[in-house]
Amino acid sequence: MNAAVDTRSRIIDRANELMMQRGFNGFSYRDISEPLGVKNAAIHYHFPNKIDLIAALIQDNHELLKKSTSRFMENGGPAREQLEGLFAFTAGQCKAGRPVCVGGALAADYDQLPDEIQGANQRFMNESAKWMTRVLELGREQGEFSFEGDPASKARMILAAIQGGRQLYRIQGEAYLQDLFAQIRRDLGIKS
Amino acid sequence: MNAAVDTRSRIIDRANELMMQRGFNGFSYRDISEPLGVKNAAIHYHFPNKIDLIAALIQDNHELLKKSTSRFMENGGPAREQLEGLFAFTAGQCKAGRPVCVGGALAADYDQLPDEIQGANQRFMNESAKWMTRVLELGREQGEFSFEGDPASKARMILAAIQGGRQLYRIQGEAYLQDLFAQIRRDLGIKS
DNA sequence: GTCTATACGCTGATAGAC
DNA sequence: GTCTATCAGCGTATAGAC
Repeated sequence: MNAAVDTRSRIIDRANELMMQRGFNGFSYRDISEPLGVKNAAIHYHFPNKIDLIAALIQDNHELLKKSTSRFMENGGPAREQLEGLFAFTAGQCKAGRPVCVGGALAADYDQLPDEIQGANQRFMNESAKWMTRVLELGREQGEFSFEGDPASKARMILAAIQGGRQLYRIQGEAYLQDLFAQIRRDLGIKS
Repeated sequence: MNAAVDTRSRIIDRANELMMQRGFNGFSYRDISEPLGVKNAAIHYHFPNKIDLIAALIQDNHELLKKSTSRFMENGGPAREQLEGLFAFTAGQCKAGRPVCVGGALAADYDQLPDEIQGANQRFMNESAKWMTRVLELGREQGEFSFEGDPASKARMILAAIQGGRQLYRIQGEAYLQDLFAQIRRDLGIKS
């Protein structure tokens, strides 16, 4: 069973990477099985079809997000630190060859996907927005951030920019991303 | 020859639509030929392979952008009006079933594409950024906009947000997009 | 310019042995 | 759990008739 669990998670990892690099239609079972040294059938054993694989992958991402934000949600650390954490995470993902996030990678194929996946994706987005909103509220209360308008609205704006930034990273490169982060800081009244 | 020109441009139009909806790997020749009432071979006649088709499509987009911004570049109309024009254009594209722009649609497949296409795409992006920067500079000079930092940096931020917004439109819907525009206005010190 | 006919690799998927 | 063997279907692309 140990070997199986390992294979399963390695499949998800590789699929995750491919998904973010190329999108739903941009990779095949071969792209997963070959580098892992297993056969296509092994993938089908763990995930009957491609949709199942993607669903598991989203679930995985969702849990990662939950885990990495729960500490803050509970303890309420410094907002600035949280924001920088998101920037670092994003830059790290890009450099690791994951220039788009799950939502972005799925966006192009969104209406071809079954309802369950659309729903999971939506929940993922909503939770991200909720988290970001909370960070902004806290930052404002603590006097770390200053900005115009509703925190929720501002949160969506920042997430959209990061979403776009991740996409443009591949075309424009690392400097573009850092410049984007700098501008977000400036828009939040952070002196750097 | 008239019929040919017509078929050619109809192919580009349809391909453009599909490209933005589903990305490079998300559509096939059949998706183009069938609704147009022609055969796959007709497409191959006008564009020897898929890359040629995409190249033509980017060229087309590039020229559309040039045409729609040149008036402003020359005459220098009100910046606010230009910004609203971009918002309206974006919303219109989304509603017409084109939730992502060429660059975004290509982003997922970017490093699989030949250099010529990567280059064309890059030029497209750069020209957009140049235009947006010009709008912001003018708006600031005219006292219509107020914001922190370098206009070029702010321009990239706004374009990234719109890029992300177009992508998220499909998941979040029209209201999300309008909310994003409102926040951009707010960040530019526009009272509405 | 557009068609018919055809090639052929790759894709996701299944059945059954081990 | 993972393998081998095999499948039908779709994908892009080409050749040659009209």
